[in-house]
Amino acid sequence: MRWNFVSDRPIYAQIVESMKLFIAGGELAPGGKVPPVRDLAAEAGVNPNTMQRALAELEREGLLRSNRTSGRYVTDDAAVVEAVRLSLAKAETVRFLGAMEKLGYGRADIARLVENFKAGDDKA
Amino acid sequence: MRWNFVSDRPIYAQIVESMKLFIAGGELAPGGKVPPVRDLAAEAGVNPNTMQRALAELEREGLLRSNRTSGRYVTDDAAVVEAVRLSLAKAETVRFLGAMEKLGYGRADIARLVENFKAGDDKA
Amino acid sequence: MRWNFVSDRPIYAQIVESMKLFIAGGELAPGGKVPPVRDLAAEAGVNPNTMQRALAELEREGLLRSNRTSGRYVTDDAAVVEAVRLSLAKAETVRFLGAMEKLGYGRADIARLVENFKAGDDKA
Amino acid sequence: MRWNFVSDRPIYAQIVESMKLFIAGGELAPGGKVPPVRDLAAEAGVNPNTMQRALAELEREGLLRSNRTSGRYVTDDAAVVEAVRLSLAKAETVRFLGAMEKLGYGRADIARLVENFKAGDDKA
DNA sequence: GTGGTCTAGACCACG
DNA sequence: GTGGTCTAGACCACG
Repeated sequence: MRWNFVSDRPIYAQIVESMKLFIAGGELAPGGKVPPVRDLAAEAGVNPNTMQRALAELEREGLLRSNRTSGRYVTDDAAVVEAVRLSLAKAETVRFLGAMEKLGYGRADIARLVENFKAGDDKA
Repeated sequence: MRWNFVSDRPIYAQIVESMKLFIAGGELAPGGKVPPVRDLAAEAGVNPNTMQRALAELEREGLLRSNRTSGRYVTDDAAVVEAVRLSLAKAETVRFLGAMEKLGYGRADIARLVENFKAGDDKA
Repeated sequence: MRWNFVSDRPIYAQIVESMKLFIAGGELAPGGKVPPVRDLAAEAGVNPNTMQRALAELEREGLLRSNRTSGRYVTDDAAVVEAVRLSLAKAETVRFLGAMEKLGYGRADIARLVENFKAGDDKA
Repeated sequence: MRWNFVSDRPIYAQIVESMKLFIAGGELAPGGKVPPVRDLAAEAGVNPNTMQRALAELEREGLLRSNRTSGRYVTDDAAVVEAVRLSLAKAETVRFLGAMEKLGYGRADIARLVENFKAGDDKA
């Protein structure tokens, strides 16, 4: 799991967003064990409390469960995971199309651009 | 100009972002006059100080100029505007493709999805 | 507002419960201003973060709103307040009757007991 | 014996409370044998250590006795059991009346409500 | 060891 | 001034 934070949004909110991508994308498998809070915090370079807050939010949303002593687990409800996947994909698409259209790109332009976007370009 | 703010990012940062889209997309024409701070603030529903701070940031980045006497103007340097346009488009595309790929969508899937995305879908 | 905490439940959870009673009972009027976090924390004798956490939870549940700079307010949606009032009353009644019946009291006994319970007894 | 635990209080404290209700309500008869710790733990779905801790607390309070050889027994001192029964009933009543009065219910309202509360209502 | 709570204290955005 | 975030560090329940 890779963590990249921007400075103008709360870190815990960015963690929530990233974790949703990890779960919806299957990088954290349904029913699978989530690393301990302290480990995740160290990996992400944040305070354990901050990580804890993000995970608590994900629990509230039903994406994680915690067993007080044995650790945290990804929900094993595939329908929930799939719903999140679709919802994230839709949100990303709406956002992207909205911005691109404001910038003067039409649907066909965008589709072409997307298809031809080189992996190497991903770094800027 | 439409303003939609989320609560988890500084408002001035969101204004900067929106204004860049307005300028790069031509909604604020190169060399054109920018409405007075007070008007923009009223329109966006924010404190004039907050709007002022955002405009100052845009000046620092060379997208706006201010004339002590006659107000603020969008830069008339078309190259600057175009550079911003391309940079925003690229940033949006990188972000979008990165997220979608994490969610399991391939390039072809995405291109198809983009082309067929109905305007009506934008609201859910 | 009086604050009495027991040691075997999280303080923030007890604050949430108390605040619900204050709001549902009208001690905090609908639409009314909530004292600043720091004041409430001092009054309750807890850390501001703990009070903040409780208030955030009440916001999530729609009982409070916060205006970043002007403070926090009780919801002015009377229906929400009334729903909470009824829900709390029902929960308390279910809990009470369940315990009393386990202790061997019948409905009529309980009703009599409730009606004759002296205010002075409230202190033990 | 039915066990229902909430997650925001220590389990051992909830066991102590439940056992008191069982004893005061006669579900565990005075002088009667208490099932082995392992059985109780299995029934309640908790770790034997946790159950053990709760039972030790009840011994300290004089509600249980243990015989090294023959196991644990409920106290056969009827006065002790009766005192607990009255104390629990009073505590529940004080709590209930306090909450209901905060919610705007008068004594007569409450008595009526208690008498007419249908068993079926217990589930919502 | 693991999740969870709490405090003390610093700092930020906005007005 | 007001809400909000974050860190460092301590302590607790349960296993």
